[in-house]
Amino acid sequence: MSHYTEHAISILKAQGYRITRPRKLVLELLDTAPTALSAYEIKDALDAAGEKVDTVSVYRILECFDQQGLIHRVLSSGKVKKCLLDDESHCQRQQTEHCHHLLICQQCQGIEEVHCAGVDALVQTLQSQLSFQIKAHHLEFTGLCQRCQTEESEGKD
Amino acid sequence: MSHYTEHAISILKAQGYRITRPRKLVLELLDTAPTALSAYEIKDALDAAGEKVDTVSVYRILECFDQQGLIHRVLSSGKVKKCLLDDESHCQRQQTEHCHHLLICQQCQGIEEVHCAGVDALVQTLQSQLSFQIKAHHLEFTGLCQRCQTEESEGKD
DNA sequence: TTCACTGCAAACCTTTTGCAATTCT
DNA sequence: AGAATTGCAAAAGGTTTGCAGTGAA
Repeated sequence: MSHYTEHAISILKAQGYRITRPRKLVLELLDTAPTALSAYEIKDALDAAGEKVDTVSVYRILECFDQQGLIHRVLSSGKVKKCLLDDESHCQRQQTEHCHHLLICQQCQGIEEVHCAGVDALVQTLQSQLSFQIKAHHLEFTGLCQRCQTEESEGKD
Repeated sequence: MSHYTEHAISILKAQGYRITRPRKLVLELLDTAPTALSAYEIKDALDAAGEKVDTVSVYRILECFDQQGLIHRVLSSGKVKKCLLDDESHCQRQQTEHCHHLLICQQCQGIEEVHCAGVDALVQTLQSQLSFQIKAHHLEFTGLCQRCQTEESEGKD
């Protein structure tokens, strides 16, 4: 069992959630998914793997995972991706603000998570200039991942 | 007719679009709307004003406006808001990147647009550290607008 | 007059709700 | 055993598609 799945399970247990078969299946799928997935895509992927999980359950499971900070929700698509769980800082981040800086490849839909240091300073500066009280921010970059850049410059077919 | 509506119409005309009654109605509604609106909300608002416009048409109109950079799409809700049309820079912005920094009040759902200077520098710095090629970014802040802050500290009912 | 655009009907996809059956602990 | 969770059925909500009719240029 991967670190992600293992850690997610320990968080769920600590919060009093039950570790059910569908929850484990979704965790394992999210762990290996290279891109973000919608509830439907998760259902289909599990079906394809011969595992029957109802779509409604997927929705409810994702809601639970979201609340526990185990997944990201990509704003631009509504799909979800596993959140890199950083043992020490996970709980604090969850309380103040979830890590929300995503690189989304417009070609292959792959998603990388970045911890972009300057953002906090930027938010503070901006906050000092505004009467609006900032509580959270969401930052998403779209563009081309390394692989798709090289493919674009090579394969002109 | 407001500056926004006027300017939007001139852009549409320049692109060869027809200035129809439904398009004008949607423009005028967006111009005065204090918050972002969904296609359904636009339809309902027009109905309430005694103007019949089909929901399907609203969808198609918004798609057109979006392509022409006349509106913002709020990622976190999918709703749309008029984009401040800045005469000189509108065309360039549209080509490179649309202004996408929004302050969203979680209480009243009001939306303000900010031109947050530091972001461009931040993006450049980030770009220099990544192999990912950034083409656009979306930045949304959630929190409390000035009005809702004071209401929260006063009215404890 | 002509073609873009709208309105209507219907289909489609996504998400939510209620309740009985299941299954973790 | 007991409560949380799932699966099923059904409804509700949002968005898209095709086509005939309308109206802006």
